Order: sequence, then C-alpha cells, then structure tokens
Amino acid sequence: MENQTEGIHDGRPPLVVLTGPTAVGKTAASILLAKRIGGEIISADSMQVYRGMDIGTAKISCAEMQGVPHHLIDVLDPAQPFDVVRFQALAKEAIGEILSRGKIPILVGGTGFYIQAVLYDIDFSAEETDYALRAQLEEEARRIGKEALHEKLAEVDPESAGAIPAGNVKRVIRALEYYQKNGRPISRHNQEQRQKESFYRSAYFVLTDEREKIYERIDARVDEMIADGLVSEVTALRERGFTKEMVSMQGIGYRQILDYLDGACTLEEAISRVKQETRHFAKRQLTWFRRERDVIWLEKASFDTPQALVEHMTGVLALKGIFSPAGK
RNA sequence: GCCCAGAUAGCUCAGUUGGUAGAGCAGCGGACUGAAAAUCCGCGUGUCGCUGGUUCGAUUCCGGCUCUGGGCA
Repeated sequence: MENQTEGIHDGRPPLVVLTGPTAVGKTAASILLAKRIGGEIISADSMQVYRGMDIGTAKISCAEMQGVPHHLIDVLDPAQPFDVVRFQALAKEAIGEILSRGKIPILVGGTGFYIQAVLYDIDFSAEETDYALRAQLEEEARRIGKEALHEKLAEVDPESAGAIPAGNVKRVIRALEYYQKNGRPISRHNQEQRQKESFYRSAYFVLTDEREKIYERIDARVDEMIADGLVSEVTALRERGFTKEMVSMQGIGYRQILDYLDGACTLEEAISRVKQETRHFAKRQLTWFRRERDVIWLEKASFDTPQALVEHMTGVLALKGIFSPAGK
C-alpha cells in the first residue's frame, strides 16, 4: 500500500484536519484546500449529519461544494440519535474509501470531540449505548439528587468522582454507566486513551480570528439564517414531529426557535439567544482546541487572501510528507 | 415653570440604620474520551451623576446643579 514513497513516510495514513470556531470561514477554506491537494472532505460536525437541517447548521450547498466530494453530511433523519462512536465508525469508513481512491482525506468541522476520536483512534469498546440504563440513572438522579448520585460514583470510581463536579449529571451518569457495563472505572480507560499518539500522519489546522470579529460574524450569520427562512425550516421539522428531547433538536438555533414556536418567548428573544449561545459555543470550541496537542494555529488576519492561507497550509503539508506539490 | 421618583460594574438592579459595595445577565478563563451545537466548573474596583455642606469619615444625611422617567400646568 505504501510504495510510492515520497516525503516523510512512517507507514501511517495521511489525514488533514481543518477546524476552528464556528463562523470563522472553515467551509470556504476547505474547498480551496481540497481542490489544491486533491482531497475529499469528511464533515466533523454533529448537526450537519441531519437531513432537513440546512439553514440552522450553515450547511454547505451542492453548488458551494464545487465538485469536491463530501462525506457525513445528510446521513441521518433528525429522529435518530447520533454520537461520537457512530461518527468515528462512519468517518473511518470514509477515510478508508478516500485513501483507496488515492485522494487525501480532509476532516473539516467544528466538533472537537469528534476530531479527537478519529485522530487518536480512541477505543470505544463494543458496548452498545444502553438507553434504558441511562434513563434509569437519570430517574435516580431526580429521585435521590445530584449529590447522592455523585456519592455513588465516588464509591466505585473515586478518581472520576474527583474530576467530575456533582452538578454535571450527564458525565456522572456516563461514568456510572461505564462502570456498570465494563466493571472498571472510566477514569482508567480515559487515562489509557490519553496516552495515544495520532493514528495518522496528520496536520491539525485551527483557523481562528480576533474574538470580536468572530462574534460580529456570528451575529450577522444568525440574521442571515433568519432572513433565509430558519423559522420555516424549524416549523417544518416541528410539524414532522421532531421534539426538543432529540439530539438533533438540541442544536443551537433549533432549540430556541422551537421555544418561540411553542410560545415560550418572542422571536426577538429567540434570535438574541441563538446569537448568545453561538458566541458561547465558539468560546468553548477555542478552549477545546487550545488544549489539544500539536495544533497548528492559523490567524486569519495574517493572510491577505484565502489563496495565501491555502498556500501556507499546502506548504506545511508538504513538510510533513502529507502532500507532494506537483513538480516535486 | 412646578411637583414626584430615579441617577451604583458593559446592561438590569440590590445595598450600605454614615466606616468607599454586590447579584443576575453580558464578558473572560477552564473542564470534557459513547448526548459534545451537549453538559458542567471558576472569575465582580466600579470617579456609587456633578458640586458644596455637616462629620474624624459621605456613595449613604442636607443644599444646589445636571440628566432621565412620570405627573401637574
């Protein structure tokens, strides 16, 4: 498989990652890059996997793709749950296909957790999500209280209990669920997985910009979404029976418009909350990328044109032996 | 013009029976390994409108001024 040796080869398959906070301009850059290096794009986005959720997720249109193949967009119905494990499996499959075509896989999107799962090939044991157990633990949390549930975790996995605040019921439940299913603490599992090196010969690009500019773009983009018909998109979803409890409807822009449609707030309130939550989200994304290893930061302001940005990325890829520029 | 009520953190407001002040939101930082656009944790100095007075000491009491609401003309 590895006989056209060029650049620094270490046997690992190549993978390019392009991410950054929401609304920074990942999509546009990704198309230019894919065309430049002969790549195909795998979306690393927890919401763009859903069909019928286009406006609120700022999903790339067919025309915008400019012929570059995209994977993991529009693969699920909004009623279906989705999570990292499913994402990882689908992404691995797509990467394999792309490599077999002699193309370079480019992971593009803002869900850092998903990127991590693929890049480090995190081991998720075959265990199926046990929704019944989860529901049971949720019920228990309501009955005995967060603190008491947290104490139960402390009994079986003191390390996780120390790391997870009692208020974070979701993570307390997952730790408990893991222990019950596997008979060992999740803290140990996490510890092991954290040691892993990248499974790929990769470059992890994080495109970023001044905070103020990101926020301005977010506000403008939300206004555009409204102008483009976000309310009717959500209305249609609601009429098809999708509800707040579903993973898909917890996406920013969907939750709030749903509240408005349910009469819980005015449209104006919903819109400003969408903007606000999107800003918070962008901030959380940045926090995530900051602590990831081997990240290559790209300050948007230091490139005059998108082409300059892409040339810079291409240069880095050449140095890393991920891509060989023509003529070499 | 007169009367009343306000004027305190970027915003909305609380408070100090006189010893220079605190909540929510915003903002900032952080965590995150099967819900991740999810979930959670942490961070509060600001001429207390301006100006005189009383006082050891005023953002707090008193006078004047300015501005903002509301009312009366």
